Amino acid sequence: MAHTPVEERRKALIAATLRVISARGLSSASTRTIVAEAGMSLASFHYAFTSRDELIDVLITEVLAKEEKAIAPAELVGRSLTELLTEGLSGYLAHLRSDPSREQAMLELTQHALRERPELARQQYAEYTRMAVAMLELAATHTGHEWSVPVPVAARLLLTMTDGLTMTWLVDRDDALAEDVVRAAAQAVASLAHPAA
Amino acid sequence: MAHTPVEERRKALIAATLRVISARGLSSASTRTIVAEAGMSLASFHYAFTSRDELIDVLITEVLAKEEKAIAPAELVGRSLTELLTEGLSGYLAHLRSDPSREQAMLELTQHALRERPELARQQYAEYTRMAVAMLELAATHTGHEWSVPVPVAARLLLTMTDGLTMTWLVDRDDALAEDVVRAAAQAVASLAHPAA
DNA sequence: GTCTATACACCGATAGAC
DNA sequence: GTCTATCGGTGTATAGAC
Repeated sequence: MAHTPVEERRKALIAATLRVISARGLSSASTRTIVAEAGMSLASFHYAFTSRDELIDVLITEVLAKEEKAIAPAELVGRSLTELLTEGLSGYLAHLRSDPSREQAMLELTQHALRERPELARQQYAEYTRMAVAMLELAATHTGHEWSVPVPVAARLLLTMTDGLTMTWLVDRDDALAEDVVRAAAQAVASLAHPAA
Repeated sequence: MAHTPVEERRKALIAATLRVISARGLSSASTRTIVAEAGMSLASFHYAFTSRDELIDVLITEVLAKEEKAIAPAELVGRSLTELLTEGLSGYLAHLRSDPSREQAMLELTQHALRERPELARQQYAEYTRMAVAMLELAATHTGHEWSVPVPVAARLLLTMTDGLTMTWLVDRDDALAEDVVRAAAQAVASLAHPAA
C-alpha cells in the first residue's frame, strides 16, 4: 500500500477491527486478522498503534461514545407521553435490528471495558444517563407532565430497559415480542409521571 | 493426584473454570490456567474432557441453568403487588451484589453462547421467562389483581429489567440508585395490572 | 489413570531491508 | 513508510513413560 497518513491508517484499522468483532467476536480480533481485514501488513499496524491494547482502548472510547442508547422521537407535537416513550424505545429497537452484529460488538466491548477499563464504562454510562434525562424532561414538558420520581431515576430505568432489551432481543430475535415489550415498557414508565400542576 | 473418578475431576475442573472466569474473564480461562487453579496436570484435563470447547459447552448448559434471573419474594401474605415486585427485584439485586464477579462471569458466558451456541442461550431465556410468568401469576393472584397485558409480555419486561439492572449496576455499582430503580421499576410494572373483577 | 515432555499453531511485537 | 522475516511466548492437544 502506498504512503498513507498515519491518521488514515488508524481509522482504517479501527473500522476493520469493528468489522472483525462484529463478524467473529472480540476474541477473534487479533492483530493478524485485523490487518488481513484492512488489507495491510502486520508491521503497518504497529506503525499506527503502539500495541493491540492501545487500539482496543481507542475503540472503546471512540466507538462506545457514538453508541445510541436511546433515540429521541422524531416528532413531539400532538403525541402523548406514552407515545413519545414508545417511539423512543421503538427507535432504539429499530437501530438494534438494523445491525444486530454491531450491537453485539458494542456489548462485547462494554463487557471488556468492564474488566479492563471500568472507569471508561462508568463515564460512558453516565453520558447515556444524561441523554436519557434530557429526553425524559423534554417529553414531560411537551405533554404537560411532571415526573413522580426523580428524573435521574426514571432515566436510569429507561437505560436499564434499553440494555435489557438489547440482551433479550439478541438472544431470541423475537420482533413481535420485543414490540409488545416496548409498548408495555413505555406505558409502565409513563405511569411514573402525572399531569403538571 | 491419586486415582480420581472422571466425574469428580470434571466437577473440579468446572468449578475451577468458573473461579478463573469470575476472577479474570473468559479470555483468561485457558486449559493451562484452569488446571493450575484445579491443581492438576494438563493431561488430566484432556482425560476428563476431549477439548476446551467441550468444557465451555458444559459450563454454559449446566451453570446458566442454575442462574437465578428473578428471585421470588419470601412472604406473600399481606403485601401489595408493588411490594411483591419490589421484593423480587430487590432479591435479585442482593443476589447480584453478593457476588458481582460471578454474575459478570454469567454475562460473559451468555455472550459467548450468543455467538457459539445461540440455541442454548435461547432455551435458557425461554426458561427464565417461564419462571417469571409463574412469579407474576402468583403475585397477581395473591393480591387480587389481573394483568392488563399478556403475562408473557409482563414477564419478558421483568426479565428485560433484571438483565438491564445487572449491566447498569455492574458498570457503576451504585447501590442507592439501583434500589431507587428497583422501586420505580416495581411501581411501573405494577401499573400494568388492575384489580380483578 | 496420571504424569512429564513435546508437537505444532497462533499470538503480539520488532528488526532490518528497501 | 512499508514491507518480509523472525523472536519469544502462550495456546490446545497428544505421545509415551510409569
